[in-house]
Amino acid sequence: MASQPAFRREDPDARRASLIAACARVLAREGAAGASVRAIAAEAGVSPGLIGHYFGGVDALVAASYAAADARVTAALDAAVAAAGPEPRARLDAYVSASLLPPIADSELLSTWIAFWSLVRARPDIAAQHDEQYGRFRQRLEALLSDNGVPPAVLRSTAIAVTALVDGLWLELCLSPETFEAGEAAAIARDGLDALISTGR
Amino acid sequence: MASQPAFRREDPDARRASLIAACARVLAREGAAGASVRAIAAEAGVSPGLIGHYFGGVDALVAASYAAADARVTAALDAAVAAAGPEPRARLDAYVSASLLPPIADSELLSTWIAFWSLVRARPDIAAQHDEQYGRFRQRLEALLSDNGVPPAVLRSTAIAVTALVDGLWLELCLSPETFEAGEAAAIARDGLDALISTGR
DNA sequence: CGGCTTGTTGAACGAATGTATAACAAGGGC
DNA sequence: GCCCTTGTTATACATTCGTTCAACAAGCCG
Repeated sequence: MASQPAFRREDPDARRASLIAACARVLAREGAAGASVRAIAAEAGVSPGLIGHYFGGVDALVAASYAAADARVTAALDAAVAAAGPEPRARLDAYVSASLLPPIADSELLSTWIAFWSLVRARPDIAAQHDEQYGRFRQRLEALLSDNGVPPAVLRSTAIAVTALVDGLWLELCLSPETFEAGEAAAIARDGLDALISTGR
Repeated sequence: MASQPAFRREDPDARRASLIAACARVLAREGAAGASVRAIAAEAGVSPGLIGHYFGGVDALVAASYAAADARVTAALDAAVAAAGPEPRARLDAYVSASLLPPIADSELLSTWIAFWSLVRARPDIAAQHDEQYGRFRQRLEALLSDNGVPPAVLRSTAIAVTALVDGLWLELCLSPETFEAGEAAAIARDGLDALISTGR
């Protein structure tokens, strides 16, 4: 009886994605403290050495998990905007509302975010990654705001304010889902957006 | 020649406070990953066993550090409000502005916050502590908003929105102080507050 | 001044960590 | 069908971790 293969040779990119997914699962289940090389490798059904092979360390793997999660968030937001049709205000509303609904307002996603944040202060390269991704998020929002008639003079500050509002709601919603439900958060965000963009008139 | 005492016997509360301060310093310098029992004890100039003696574990010490930091924040906010005089709008402005100025908008403070957040998901008791402190923060804001004529029907949602705005600005300001300066953040918060509380009219 | 309480130490323990490396085997190329 | 590349494993190693505990001494009380 032929013994089944001891392991499978995976495509490097697929393997990387698998490790990133396992890292996110461990972070969600045990928090940043439990995200050791061994725990993630076990979660992925893989030898501990592989993480060092592909990423060199847990920090880089967490950063990659954050980047992957950010890409998924961006894709979800773009899809929501695209589904909203051509009307500028509907597109902006969709962008903001989608940020506070699944799969973005996901308590497990927060674990990845927090693990990443905990690296920002000590690691300049990770701080740079954060700044870049935050900048892209705000830039996308600035375009949507501009389409809604927000004048260029207050475009930056309005985008910062709306981003802060959405981020603050998202954070609290993920930290304690019992405090208020997703629908209420989305409603508050919509009303808040209403108020913030009508200031310049 | 009399050898100087090997150690000093401290008042339990003073010792606890000293350990909490050392914990905050280590968190600020090395992040949540470097906050080990030994590192904190060395920072406090104390034997590792003392942390177990007083707190039982690092988690409880982090939670105590968070509670202590929250108490300092609350005191600073109350002082800012008291210094603003009797005018309701001035008091509200002071409350919001102070949240985005030193010593509250402190990059080192964020380290304690993040370390605490990273425990919320895995530990129900710490989640409860978070909910309670967040609730007190919002309740204080609701009182100030009520004094400014915000009708009871939208008091809760307005407080949530303003809290989210301030939290989001505070978080981003601490995460990357280079992105925008504290003065700009305070100005955005003031304008945003303006917009959010004039919605109900 | 002597005894007693207890805050504090320092070392010791096993468990868990990250990293490095030699051996292995899967799967494609010749 | 064999070889060769390299993805993968498993082990070994030195650290570092949290916890425990017996011994110590600082300072109060009588």
